[in-house]
Amino acid sequence: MPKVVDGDERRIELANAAIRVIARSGISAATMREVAAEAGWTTGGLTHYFADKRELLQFTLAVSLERRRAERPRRDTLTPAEALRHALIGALPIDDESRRHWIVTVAFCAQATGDDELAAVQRDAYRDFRDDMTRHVERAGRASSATAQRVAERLIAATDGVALQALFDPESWPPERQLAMLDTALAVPAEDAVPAANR
Amino acid sequence: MPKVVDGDERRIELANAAIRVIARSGISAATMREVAAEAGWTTGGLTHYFADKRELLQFTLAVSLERRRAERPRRDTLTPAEALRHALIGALPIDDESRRHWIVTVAFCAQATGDDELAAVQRDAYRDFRDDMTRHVERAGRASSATAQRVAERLIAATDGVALQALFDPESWPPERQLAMLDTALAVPAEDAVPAANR
Amino acid sequence: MPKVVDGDERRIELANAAIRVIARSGISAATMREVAAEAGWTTGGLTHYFADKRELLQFTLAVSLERRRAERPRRDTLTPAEALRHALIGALPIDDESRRHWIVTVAFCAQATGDDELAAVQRDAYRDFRDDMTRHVERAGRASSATAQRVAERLIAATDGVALQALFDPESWPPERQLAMLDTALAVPAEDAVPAANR
Amino acid sequence: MPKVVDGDERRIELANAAIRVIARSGISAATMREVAAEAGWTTGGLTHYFADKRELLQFTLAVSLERRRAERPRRDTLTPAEALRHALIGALPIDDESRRHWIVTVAFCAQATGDDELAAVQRDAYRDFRDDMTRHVERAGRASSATAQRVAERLIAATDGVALQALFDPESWPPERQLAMLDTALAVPAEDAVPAANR
DNA sequence: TATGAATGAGCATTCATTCAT
DNA sequence: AATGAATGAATGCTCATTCAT
Repeated sequence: MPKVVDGDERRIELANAAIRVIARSGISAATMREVAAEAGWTTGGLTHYFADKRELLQFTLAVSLERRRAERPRRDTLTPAEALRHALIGALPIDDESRRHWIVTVAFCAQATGDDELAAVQRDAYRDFRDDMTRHVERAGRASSATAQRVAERLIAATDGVALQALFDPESWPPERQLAMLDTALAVPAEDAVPAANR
Repeated sequence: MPKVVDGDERRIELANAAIRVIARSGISAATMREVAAEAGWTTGGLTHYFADKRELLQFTLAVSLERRRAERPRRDTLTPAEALRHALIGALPIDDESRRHWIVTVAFCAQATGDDELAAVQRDAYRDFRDDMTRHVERAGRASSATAQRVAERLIAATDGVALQALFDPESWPPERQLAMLDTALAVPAEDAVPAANR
Repeated sequence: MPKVVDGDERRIELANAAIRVIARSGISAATMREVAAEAGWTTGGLTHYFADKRELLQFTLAVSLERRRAERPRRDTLTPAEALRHALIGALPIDDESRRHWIVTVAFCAQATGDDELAAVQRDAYRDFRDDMTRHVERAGRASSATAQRVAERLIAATDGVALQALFDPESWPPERQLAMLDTALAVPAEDAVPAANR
Repeated sequence: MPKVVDGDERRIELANAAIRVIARSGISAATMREVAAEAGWTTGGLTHYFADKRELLQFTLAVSLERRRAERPRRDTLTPAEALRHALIGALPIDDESRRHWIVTVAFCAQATGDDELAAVQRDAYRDFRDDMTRHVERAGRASSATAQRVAERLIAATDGVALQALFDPESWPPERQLAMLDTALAVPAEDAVPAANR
């Protein structure tokens, strides 16, 4: 009997190694050699789990995105308003884990230029995230179902915009400031409530 | 930031070729060969103007950033409110030029992971942009000098956040929607805004 | 030449898989993986029957040659002239089986360049074939024992020469043309042939 | 001014290196590294002249075939009968050069299994050779134009068949024996002259 | 100044082989 | 006996870089 290996587990293990390399040195440093070494493997070993580099990168992106999605159930026990805020906080680079996620996201966003398949995966993940946020907005009673998506998009924009600034200039954007900005965005009365004159 | 002086013209020409290549096929496709070919040159020719590839990329980033800065004087003839809005519009990927700028910006943001010098250039450019926006916010009377920077950051976040979503999902974000979101952000009254009558 | 004994059956099974792969895609495609897959095995399994790839190839050549030899007993019931003709026909690529044999033979002839052991096996097989043909020539009364080998070599040349042309240009050499050429070669009276009346 | 290099000359130089490697160690040994080393080059240098390995091999085959064709003009000054014999001698592995050509030919014949383009080139070269031989047969008055091709094919077969045996068993086939066999083949009266009863 | 030939390190990938199970 | 995971040395190829011209 050969050693029984859980293929998916190894794939995830390797994808995590790739994520660490990308977060540390950029996606151009994520060579097969480097990823294998990071995982404590030899190059040839990767081919058991990934046909080629593109497959490794694609799976790595999928793992990175899935890890974000996995946070969602944790919001089930929160109040709608708390859940909304928690979901937005998850999109801010306020700790190593979320910071790494953002670096990886930007890396793949850059990589997607000229790789339609990668771009499609990212677009779908964005839409899924947007729809989830829309749900939270609705549940929190911040907007009617008619305008919930627009409100969600506005909150995503406020959050992603802060995240991007924090990526460019981490020193200026300690976690507290990011959270403060998030709360400012949440403090803005829901669109539906804004007087018609101001729209 | 590079100054356009005699002799630098060739460097700018090459940097523009690099920008086109990056926007078209990603930064990994921006090889010396490809950039030289895009510019109608031979590889060897590059070495007269750039010591190595890093220098080419660094200069390319500088040119890309400078091109944005060059738009600022055009705002001098506008009213403060118009100037503010124009500055923010400039940060939205609503046409080929600004779209290309965003792709290049994200590409360099990814490249900056593991390249501190590149990261520093981007951070400084961000701060310069933020300060310029702060000035516009102040002039437009949207905030006191004490809170202007925070308001500027909020507007930048709203804009960059929309831009990022538009990059991930261009189909969902035609120019009109982006502009609508920008105007929504501008419609939100700043906490300590100067009364509308004074605007 | 391998003897088919119990336990060798697996080796022959694998060699036949190798023959199919070589005939289909060339000897460079005959990797351990590919041969194992063709036989419905796993790579590791090969090592129980072949120490390494060279051994597999060497055995494959032996099997290929042995399969030709195995046709000889079928000629025992024929008249000497028929047996001679049958032996020569066996060397023409006129059906899938013989065509495959030629492709494999040429593949190993190419492989033998730089592999003396392989070359020796092929040389011995050639000599064995030549001697068998010489016997047929003698029995058919086409030459005295003194000149039989030379006649056999001439007939082998005529046949192999047609076979090679048929390999280069199958369209120009349908089975009928090959057989016609063979019969032309057989129609040439040997210098010292026994009179036709005695055949 | 860069060093002016005759591209075709270099390509031929490299193809000759490839021919030497193939003749010495087989086509599987004709790696880019090995061919480059044989030519006294580095690997990267090959890419200036050949897009990839297939192009190198294809060009190498073309050079090998062309070298044979280049011998034809030398037959212009010979009598038709001498020219015919000379053309056939050219197809026998009686010296290092022609021996090398045969090894390379067989190598490419093996390589052509699974490479239709290579196979097509070889088929065309064969047809060209056959047509040239047909012309020689006609001029030598050995057959009417109606049967010349068949006679040429018979002579090619006799020659190639000897060549193949000489490749399998060089010791048994010194140049003298090969030439003797060729003359035996030429001694056979032309097909047109063979009595109808023997056909 | 400008060329493009030439270099050689590095890349993704393939492969024969080994070995714990 | 048989598996297939794992190895690491090739391989074809790309690339930044150098340099004679």
